[in-house]
Amino acid sequence: MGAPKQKWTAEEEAALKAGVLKHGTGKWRNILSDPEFSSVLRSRSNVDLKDKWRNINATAIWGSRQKAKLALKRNQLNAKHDDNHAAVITVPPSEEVVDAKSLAISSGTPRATGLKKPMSRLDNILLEAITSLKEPGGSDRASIAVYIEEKYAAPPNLKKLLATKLKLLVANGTLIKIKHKYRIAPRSTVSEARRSPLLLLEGRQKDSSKWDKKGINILTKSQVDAELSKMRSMTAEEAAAAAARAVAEAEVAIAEAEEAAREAEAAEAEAEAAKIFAKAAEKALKARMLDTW
DNA sequence: TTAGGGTTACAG
DNA sequence: CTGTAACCCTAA
Repeated sequence: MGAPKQKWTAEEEAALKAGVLKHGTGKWRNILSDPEFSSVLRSRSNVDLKDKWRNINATAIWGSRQKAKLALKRNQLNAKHDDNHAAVITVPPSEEVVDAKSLAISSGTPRATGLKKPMSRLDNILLEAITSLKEPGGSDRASIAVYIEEKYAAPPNLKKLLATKLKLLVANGTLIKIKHKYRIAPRSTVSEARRSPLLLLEGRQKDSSKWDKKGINILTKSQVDAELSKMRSMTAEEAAAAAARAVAEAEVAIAEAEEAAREAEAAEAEAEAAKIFAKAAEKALKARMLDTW
């Protein structure tokens, strides 16, 4: 592991993660302009931020860039040298390249837009299950699982997959969760869809994944305070909207991270930052409510 | 200004 | 010597 010149501190790294989480991937000028982030990242340029973010995502995955690139170079060199005796090599490197690329895409830029809807196969099956079951108050996980198991070939990890998917769909407002039961979200009421992530966040305190392995929480505390102070200067409506939006985004990020955790542990950092920010948002929202109401 | 390729400095 | 992280250069 590495050797630095001007090594990034945990503070700077945390600030970068929080900045990307809030402003989106690639808004480095914006992140740097943010009053609170700029204090920590004062000595870093936008290019530095970009490079650091690249390094974080790259090394978190399968040694992405240089390895893939070096692999390619090696392949080409080998091919040039060996071209007569073909069939020997050239197999493993292509796999490496493909892996790196797909993973890079999966954890690349989609954070900025906030709402994205690929609507995978499982999503459709899930919605079909709920609608077909027609249970009055919605269906719980077990019923949905049973329905899917009976009607489709059930993968062994269906349960876990289902839980993740449900959480994701609730987070982005497709589903509404009420008392362990899931129902299709009515398109008319936006407020309910916006409230559900908050409720979900309230009820979720298990959190099996890793807590701070590094000094992330230490420095992010300052980030939390910063967000809090920033939100106090907002109006109640602004704070509530910002908090709800932040929590929803964080919820999606967390769900995505958990979903991706099986194959790549890359999104962990984002999930960590998302959790921090969600906490800050929730805290700010509550504080605001207590102050004003 | 940003995304990438490329280079340099340093740890293992 | 090799791999990695910070740094540099340049096209879009």
